[in-house]
Amino acid sequence: MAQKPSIPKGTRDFGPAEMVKRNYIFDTIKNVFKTFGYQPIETPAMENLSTLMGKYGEEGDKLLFKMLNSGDFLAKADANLLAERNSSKITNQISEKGLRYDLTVPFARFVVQHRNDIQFPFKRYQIQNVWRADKPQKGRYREFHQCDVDVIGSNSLLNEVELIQIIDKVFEKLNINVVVKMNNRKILAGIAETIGQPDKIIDITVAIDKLDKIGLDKVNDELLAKGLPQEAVDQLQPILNLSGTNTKKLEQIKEVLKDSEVGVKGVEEMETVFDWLTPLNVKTEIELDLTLARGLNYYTGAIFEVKALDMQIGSITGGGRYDDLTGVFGMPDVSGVGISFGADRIYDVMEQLDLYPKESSATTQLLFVNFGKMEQAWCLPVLSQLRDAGISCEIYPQAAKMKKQMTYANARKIPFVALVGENEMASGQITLKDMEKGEQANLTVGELINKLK
RNA sequence: GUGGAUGUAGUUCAGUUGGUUAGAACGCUGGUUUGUGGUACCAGAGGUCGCCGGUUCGACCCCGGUCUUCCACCCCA
Repeated sequence: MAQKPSIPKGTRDFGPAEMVKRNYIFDTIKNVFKTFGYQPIETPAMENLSTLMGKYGEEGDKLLFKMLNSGDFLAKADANLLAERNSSKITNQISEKGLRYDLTVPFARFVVQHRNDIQFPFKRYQIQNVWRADKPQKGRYREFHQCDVDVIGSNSLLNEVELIQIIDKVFEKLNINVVVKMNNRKILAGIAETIGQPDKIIDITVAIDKLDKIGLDKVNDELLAKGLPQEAVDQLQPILNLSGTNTKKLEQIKEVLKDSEVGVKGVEEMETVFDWLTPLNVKTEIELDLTLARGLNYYTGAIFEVKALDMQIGSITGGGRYDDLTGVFGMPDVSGVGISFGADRIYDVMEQLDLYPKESSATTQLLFVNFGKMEQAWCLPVLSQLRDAGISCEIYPQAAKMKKQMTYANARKIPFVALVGENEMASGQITLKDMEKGEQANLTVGELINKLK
């Protein structure tokens, strides 16, 4: 019995029409990366779980796709743990590999492993797919592509500025209206410190991250529920109510955080970034958003998030600075900063907003109708000549009915069809039909090449 | 992971208070036109009504489970 074919939840096939659009996105992003001097690398789809685990927080660990060990994996597992049926405890005994969750952690691993071959600061880009065992929704897939750019081995804030320029350039080219939201983990740490709750930084950031979604009252409720004392929540209020320009906000927050060393450092970093950015004529709106937190555990400085202005979807790009990601792999004190463009969400935005440039999705410019063996033999050398001239062309592989061949050309959106039968072979003049206009002309091979080139 | 919805031809959707042959449009195939597509006309193919089980004389319809897709939460690209 034939089974109905299907693919796993949250994964997708891409047909030719989709690939044309996806490649357009990848190429655009890649070209921008190159103009800023970044170099490509690739890493394996699977990593050792020890590389991946613990880097993304508790939530992240749960979302890792883990691969069963090869062979008789149960034989090596602890019998008592098996009897307990405790999945989380047994996991590391039966699985030691997993699919990568992002490109940043594998990159850190790559840097440590190849440190002797790398010229620092190392600017690399990496465009590959990643996997998350998330529950799929619109704009959320289990397999998706990230386009990462990172600089590692430099703590200059110029890198942050450069990343913003890259964001600006990419979305300008893709014609998507976006806002870049920025914050700094040091400011968040300073806030937690200032209100006397440095240990609660995670709870605080997670709660205030929801400010624009659930409102001030509910954020306060959540903070209290997480065990923050009322007075700490009260102290937080002026921070949550900040408004005005980025400069204004920074001035105010600087005053509030003046007793916190990290806090002041964070504010100064942001001031520098905005300062350097000012003369650069970046068109994208940059907004200091003190409620931006981002979950990934490894961020320590600036954090970025890019939202599309004309469509409701999660962030389409995100990233930040990580001061010690390589430290866990035995290479301390190497700071990096990077961002990741979410190609699949960018695709969704462009699809919904119909932002693709009007370019022909045809892969073939010219189709030769196949009239039979003789005509076919006559055409093949012509096809070779055309291809040498850089014209993409094909001949219908069998002498099917003319209608069928024309229908094929039409469906493939092939703009020109060449007809070569008895008359054409005798005269050496090929009948060329313009499929859009419906006009026909008789041309020599030379004329044909000139017309289509 | 929690909660809610969804699933009928290739596609978008009708439909049946549970009753025998399940419909439309578009698409597809063939013909009108064996050297001319996108228009028109004619004909035709295509569905075990997501899957498994239960209730029933009888289930596409009711019930349970399961999977898919979608929505909210969570988190994030």
